[in-house]
Amino acid sequence: MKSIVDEDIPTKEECVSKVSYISDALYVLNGKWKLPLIFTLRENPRRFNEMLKLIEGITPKVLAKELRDLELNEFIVRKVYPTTPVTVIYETTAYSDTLKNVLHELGDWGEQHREKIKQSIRDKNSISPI
Amino acid sequence: MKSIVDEDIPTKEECVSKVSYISDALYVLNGKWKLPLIFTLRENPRRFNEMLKLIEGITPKVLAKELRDLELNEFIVRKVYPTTPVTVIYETTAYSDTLKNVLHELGDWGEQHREKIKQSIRDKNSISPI
DNA sequence: GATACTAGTTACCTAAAGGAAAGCGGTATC
DNA sequence: GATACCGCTTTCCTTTAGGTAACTAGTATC
Repeated sequence: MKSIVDEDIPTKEECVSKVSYISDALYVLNGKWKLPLIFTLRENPRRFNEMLKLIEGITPKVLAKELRDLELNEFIVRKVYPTTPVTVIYETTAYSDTLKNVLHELGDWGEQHREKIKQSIRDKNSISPI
Repeated sequence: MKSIVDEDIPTKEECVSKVSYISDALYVLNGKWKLPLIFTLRENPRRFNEMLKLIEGITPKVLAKELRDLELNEFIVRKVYPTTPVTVIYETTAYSDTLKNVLHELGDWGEQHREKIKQSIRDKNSISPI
């Protein structure tokens, strides 16, 4: 009694579990900074003060907390080099590489979204009030 | 003086702008509920109380606020049918379809992440304290 | 008149996110 | 001794997210 079409339509249970996978992902990746930090460190391992300058708007307190969280969740490692003054380099783990596609899709979407917003601002302005 | 390798390495400016695209995306998609709601409504348009039951843990206040935000950002439309009692159906717009890949990648990642967490709990338990 | 269904709203509260500004311990340099 | 750099921490504060519980208006049914 099962048609071919039925096979392609996810069951209610499948949808609910897919939603919970998305929720699981959001639970560890939540907030304003985690994905931008992972993206940045995947490009290049960085020192603390280097990131403070590079990541627009982040403060030392917030950066320290986010890096701690990311280390706990095994997205990054903290490497201390006994130079003077001490050098601490943060770099991503192999587990961060599993986020490659997510980061890529999110970046692409953000780019086109910014274009859409810009366009809608232009549209608003062209309807000039008399 | 530019080598072939240089061409493949994104410039610092390119990275900074990609980071800001990701931040732009997070700005509209932030929080615990927006992506799960978009995913759910993309599967099937739903009524308010229907979603209250379907989306685990959401309360009417939070649901109403999230739906308002999503409507403002043109991810969903709110359709009112003059039945008795009134029926309000929320459905996604074509713009939500642009999130298809993001949702897919995030769902996949969340699924394997849950597996990883489960595994690490199993690993912890197998190191049994005497 | 009581109850139930619709789609929410209202008031109150807690916890977490996030920001501003200053400070700290260590070392090195002027 | 003063200043500077590094990698943070501390304190204080505001904002936002999110949750609890009760309640509302409109209509219909028992």
